[in-house]
Amino acid sequence: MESKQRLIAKDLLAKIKSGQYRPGDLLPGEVQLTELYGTSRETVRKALRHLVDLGLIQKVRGRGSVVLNLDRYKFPISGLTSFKELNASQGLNAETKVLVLEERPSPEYFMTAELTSEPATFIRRLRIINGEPDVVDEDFILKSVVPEIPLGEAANSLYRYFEDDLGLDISYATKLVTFEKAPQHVAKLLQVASVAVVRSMVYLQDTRLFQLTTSYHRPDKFEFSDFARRQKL
Amino acid sequence: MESKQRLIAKDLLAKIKSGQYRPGDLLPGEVQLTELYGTSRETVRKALRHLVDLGLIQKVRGRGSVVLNLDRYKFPISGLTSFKELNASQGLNAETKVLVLEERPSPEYFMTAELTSEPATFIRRLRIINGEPDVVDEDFILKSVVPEIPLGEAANSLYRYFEDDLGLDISYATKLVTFEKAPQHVAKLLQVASVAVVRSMVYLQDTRLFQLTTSYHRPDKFEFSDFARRQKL
DNA sequence: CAGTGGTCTAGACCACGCC
DNA sequence: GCGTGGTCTAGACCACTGG
Repeated sequence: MESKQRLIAKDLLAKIKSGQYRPGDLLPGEVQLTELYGTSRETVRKALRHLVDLGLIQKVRGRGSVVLNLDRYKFPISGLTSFKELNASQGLNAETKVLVLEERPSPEYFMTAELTSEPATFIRRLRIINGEPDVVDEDFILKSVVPEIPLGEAANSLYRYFEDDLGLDISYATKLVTFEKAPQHVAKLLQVASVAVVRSMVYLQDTRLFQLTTSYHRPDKFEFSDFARRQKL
Repeated sequence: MESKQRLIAKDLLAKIKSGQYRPGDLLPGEVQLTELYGTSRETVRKALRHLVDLGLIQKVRGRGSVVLNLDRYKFPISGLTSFKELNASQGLNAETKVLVLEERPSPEYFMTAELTSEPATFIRRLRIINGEPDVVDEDFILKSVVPEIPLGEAANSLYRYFEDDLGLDISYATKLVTFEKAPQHVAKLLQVASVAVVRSMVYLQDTRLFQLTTSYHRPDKFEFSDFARRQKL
């Protein structure tokens, strides 16, 4: 069951993507959208709220909802998108090699105060883009959430597997970007001495931690983009 | 005039910060909050929405609103916070040196398609943390928005000046993090060959672009942290 | 001034988690 | 079953922008 607010948001998104509404344009007013979709105004507003969250529009009092520039973002808006999705949206010629897939307890160094090591599936993957090794991903998927991972899925998009096949509701993540000397095995794979490192902790909708990732990137190819709204309270 | 939803959000935020509600705890139910604050439920929900946006709570259907871990973030949640605010929240011993403050057109390389060079105030500042030069900030503040910047304010927090004194409504930004060879003058100031670079475009609530920043960081000290929610539509 | 978005209300029904 | 959050409604008044 899709909610009305989601349907409206999707429809507007499609119209923005198709160029029916272009950057700088104003969307129809909220009252007008109300008539267009046959819903109450609060429902329309919730739909628009989704687009605001996506960084697609900006609401201006007394003027309207302004469509923002899309093409600024080569990379995903706030990086919770998976590697496969990235390729699709960027049209890169990419390949994934699974180097390791085994049972291994999650590392201590990832853990904060109350978290301790837990049984997990460890996956090391090499991402090859346009024929060049660019990224090494090391994932720990907690067994308490996903007991088993088929090898075939690891070569594909893990997120697709988790969400579509297992019905997991991946909800939020914390990320930390740093620049470090490459560990030996990474240095060998990527042929560089230093790497950009992205460490993530990914959580489900019910607040369960389920994935710990360390992602090593060739620094000369690395880009991390972010869309941020100023939080005032 | 503070809206009810903002007051409620602030109050809950204070209670979370003070430890009255701790990570893992559930906030009172929405109906209960309704009675507590004497408002309708939708208003309570809007307040909670703000806390969700901040990454402070996670709502779980059938269970309640769970308070999330705060202390994961040494750096601000989604980096639209200014340097001075950072210090305050992290208790660092920091100092700012204004190296340059002059009129200078905004650079071309920052511009996308329809944007061209515009008159701006250029500010170069050196950030010294615990006695060590760590960051070089280069800002272009568009004159169309802020015609003049007092030298004294540049040494302070520009954001405080813009928001409190000028009443500007800073709303959102796009950021791009990369690792690069340091430009000569930066290499000299920070005494390193490579730097972490954060480029930002900052916009006002009415969608006017007003600030372009390039921020060079010592790579060994650099950390960029992000809280991201998975965007499903 | 008319039109825009921002806030708020007092209901209602539904979907889900937990006991 | 009960309590939770998710969705939705049909009004209302306010604050701001624009011409």
